[in-house]
Amino acid sequence: MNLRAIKPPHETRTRILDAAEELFMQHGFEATSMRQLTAQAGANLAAVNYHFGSKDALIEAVFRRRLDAMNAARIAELERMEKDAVGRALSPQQIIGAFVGVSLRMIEDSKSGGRNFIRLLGRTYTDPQKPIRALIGQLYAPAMERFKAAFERALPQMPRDELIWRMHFMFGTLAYTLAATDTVQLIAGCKPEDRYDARLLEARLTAFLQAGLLAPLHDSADVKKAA
Amino acid sequence: MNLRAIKPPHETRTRILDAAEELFMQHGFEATSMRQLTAQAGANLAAVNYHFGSKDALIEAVFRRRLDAMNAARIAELERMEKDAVGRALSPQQIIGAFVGVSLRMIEDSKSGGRNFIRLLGRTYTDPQKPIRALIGQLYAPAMERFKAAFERALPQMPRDELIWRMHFMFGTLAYTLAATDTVQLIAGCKPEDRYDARLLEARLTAFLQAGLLAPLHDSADVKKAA
DNA sequence: CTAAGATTCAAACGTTCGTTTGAATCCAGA
DNA sequence: TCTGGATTCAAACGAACGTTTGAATCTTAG
Repeated sequence: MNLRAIKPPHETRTRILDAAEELFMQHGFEATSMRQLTAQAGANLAAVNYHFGSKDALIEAVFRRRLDAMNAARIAELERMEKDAVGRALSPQQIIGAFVGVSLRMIEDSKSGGRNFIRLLGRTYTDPQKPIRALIGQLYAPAMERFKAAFERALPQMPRDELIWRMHFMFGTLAYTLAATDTVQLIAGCKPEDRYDARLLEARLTAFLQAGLLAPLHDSADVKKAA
Repeated sequence: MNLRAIKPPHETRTRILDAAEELFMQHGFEATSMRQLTAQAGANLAAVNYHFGSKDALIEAVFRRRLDAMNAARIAELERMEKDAVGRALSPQQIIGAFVGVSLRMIEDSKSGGRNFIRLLGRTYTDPQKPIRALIGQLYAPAMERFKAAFERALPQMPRDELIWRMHFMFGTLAYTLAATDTVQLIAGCKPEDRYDARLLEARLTAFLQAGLLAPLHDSADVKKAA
């Protein structure tokens, strides 16, 4: 009763997911204890096992809560564009924008905790735990298939294996950019406040990715023939 | 005596570092226990604390063993190029090649365990633990300063903040490419055996990075003016 | 050969971890 | 108001963690 007034208005399940998002982002999965997590969520230690079953199941729930919706939004934006361009192929820039825009827009809303999730997600692509990577890959699979098909339609002259590699590079750039916000400052002189202007960041990132995707082929083709 | 025949010929210190490199890469720092690590190294449980002082100090030693030499090699290759091109500015491709070549060449030598280290390193750039990121940043600082200066000389017309962002993107692409070897297969149809042809990978990656670095400026500049 | 330092060893230390338990409490429907 | 399922709670569980200890065992120089 008097305690209820202190607790945020969310349900316990939601408060746990929010706390997990923040603490997993700050300290990683292993380094975040259930005692720390439930304390931050204002819940009892046993609440996680009651509501989710185990810590691993909580980790999975953290990703399922946001990732399905994110990739659905990506596909929806892609299909909206394809409907607008009746028959005509989309430009690479449009496709790139549909993919990165969803992530970068989520950084801006610091209110819903989406930023925490984006940074956590960017790091988890290379998580050492195989089950976690498998889950991420599974949740991404539908969107990845869809975007690969869109790129193939936009770039019919590009060899398939080359396209896959360039999509791989593009995805890596995005993942690192999302994860490295507030992390290691490898290059001195980088103004951190710049990182949170999502519009400017999106323009910079899109220009970089588009140029990389459309890079001339001959260099790698030479090596391929020589090998 | 009879045990000595079983143990690898390395000293205990080296065997521990090798085992740490492999297990940290496979499972991460927190998920690797000292018992597991010393067992793989063929050493006693207390050996880590005897030779390194603590688990954290071992992690630091793992990175110091390779990273200083790697960045020294990068700087040496850059200075050799600059000596060859007497006064003339280096091409962006040359500078990129000097940076990524050292990493990618290390993937090939599966004998010395360098591949384990490269993949571990790629993931650690975004490690949640702040001291670890700080160590990585400190070990990279001299090389980063040097390469930033080289890019500024090669691209005098590019705004400084734009260059820093593009270096950031390039570094992210490399980090993810190194870390994601054998990890999540987000894009179906990617042949894993391709990933170990370092020459082909280097050509592909360099072409992508060079194009991104030299991407036209106007898109981001427009947004900048509008903001 | 022997003394002394370096290294290895089995054992145990105290702490923290994720999880389980069973009683207490809340809360809607009859 | 009473009841039964859902939820919360304090307490404890066994296991695993990083580290420490002190004796045993190598290694080497005099």
